Amino acid sequence: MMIHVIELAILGLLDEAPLHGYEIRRRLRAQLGLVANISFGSLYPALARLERAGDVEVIEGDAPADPLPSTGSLSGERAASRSKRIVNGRGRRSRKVYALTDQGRASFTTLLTAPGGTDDSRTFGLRWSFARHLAPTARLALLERRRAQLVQHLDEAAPAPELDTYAKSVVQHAADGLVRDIAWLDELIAAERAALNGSDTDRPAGSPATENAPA
Amino acid sequence: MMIHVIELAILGLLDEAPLHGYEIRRRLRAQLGLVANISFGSLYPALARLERAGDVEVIEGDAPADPLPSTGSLSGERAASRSKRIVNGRGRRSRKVYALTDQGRASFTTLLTAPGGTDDSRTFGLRWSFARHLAPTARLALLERRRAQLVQHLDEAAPAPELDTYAKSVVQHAADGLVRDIAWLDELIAAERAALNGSDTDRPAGSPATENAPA
DNA sequence: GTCATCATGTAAGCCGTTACATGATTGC
DNA sequence: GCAATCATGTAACGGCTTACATGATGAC
Repeated sequence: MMIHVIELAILGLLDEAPLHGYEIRRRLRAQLGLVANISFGSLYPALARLERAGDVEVIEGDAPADPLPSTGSLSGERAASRSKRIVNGRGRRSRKVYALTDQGRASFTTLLTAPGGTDDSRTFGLRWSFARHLAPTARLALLERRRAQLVQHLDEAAPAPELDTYAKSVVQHAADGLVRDIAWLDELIAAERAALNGSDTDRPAGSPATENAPA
Repeated sequence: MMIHVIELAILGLLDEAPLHGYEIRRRLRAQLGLVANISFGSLYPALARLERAGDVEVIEGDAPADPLPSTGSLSGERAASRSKRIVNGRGRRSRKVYALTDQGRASFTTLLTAPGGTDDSRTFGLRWSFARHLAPTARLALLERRRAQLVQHLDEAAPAPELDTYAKSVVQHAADGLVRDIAWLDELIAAERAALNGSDTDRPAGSPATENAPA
């Protein structure tokens, strides 16, 4: 049930196309480098967890060196497997290509919407990156939840009593950052609301599921 | 040798006045709430570590049940210490007031200047909060080190290829944040340089250790 | 007499990292 | 043959949080 930012990222990427671990990391770094940056030590165990949980499955990966080579001619098999591999255009080491299962797609949506405990900036950033998978109302709910958090965070910061110049500058800068984040969220909220209203009058006819209310 | 953000914070606070654990946390939350926010589960073990290392010492706290009560009349001492406590105006539970040792003061300066591995935003924020304890050149070095890091971080972020609106907005916002942080550092650097130049002509005479070059 | 607050501490656990171990393939 | 890159995984540890255990004291 844990939130596991990593798993959210993995499911999100796999929702577009099946990928192997190495490539998942590559894309995360290339595309969301400023938002999410994970290491192999987290990635592979996470993939294993997701597979055990039934959220993803291995759909490809050219025979990973049979652990039980029946009887004889070990070196023969070895030689054969080494001579030619070329599986996916280029033959690297046997790679395990993972794909989302139907359950995984469901889990992803759940994770994305879920009230899931800690809603820190990393989690939010990742969630918002995948916001296109959410219903418009769910998007708005997410934004407003985050906004409320930041506002509270800002309120809790006392106006700094007797700090020296240096400490004050740090606190002030942090506060400015919060204000800026809130302003950003306000923009996003406005845009989402506009889109919602626009589609109310403008929309052709095809929106089957309007999802539940944003509280 | 570990960096231990917490220990830096503790040493920094104790450098101003001796305090007990509870109060250390209270001040950190009140003053640097946006920068540092630690829990008791981290604080007390950290204090214990620092005491073992000889960086801090207990200077007050009404007889915490002598581990070696010489010989007799144990219950007598106990009763005496329980009957009336009132130590610091208000008598709460026996509190252990910690103070920096000379070694602790040295450790603090080391931690503050040290190239110490991870220089994330939290560490930097805390260091800068205590920047008044640094020599002007060390302050400049700290700022420029941090700036270089942020610039590198920003460079590593590719201009985002084929992301959708939502993902792009997150990445862009993160990048904007970086740019803003760099601009902030630039202000601080300018201010420090101005102060340095000013004091070059203006300074009385008393700066014994000019520290090493900022490279 | 019991509740809130002040005060100190321990234990368990989470989430992530670095470092290590292994191995295939390509290019020099 | 050797290094670099691609690829997967394990082990150890680090830092921090939550939850728990304990206890004093003042206020109601």
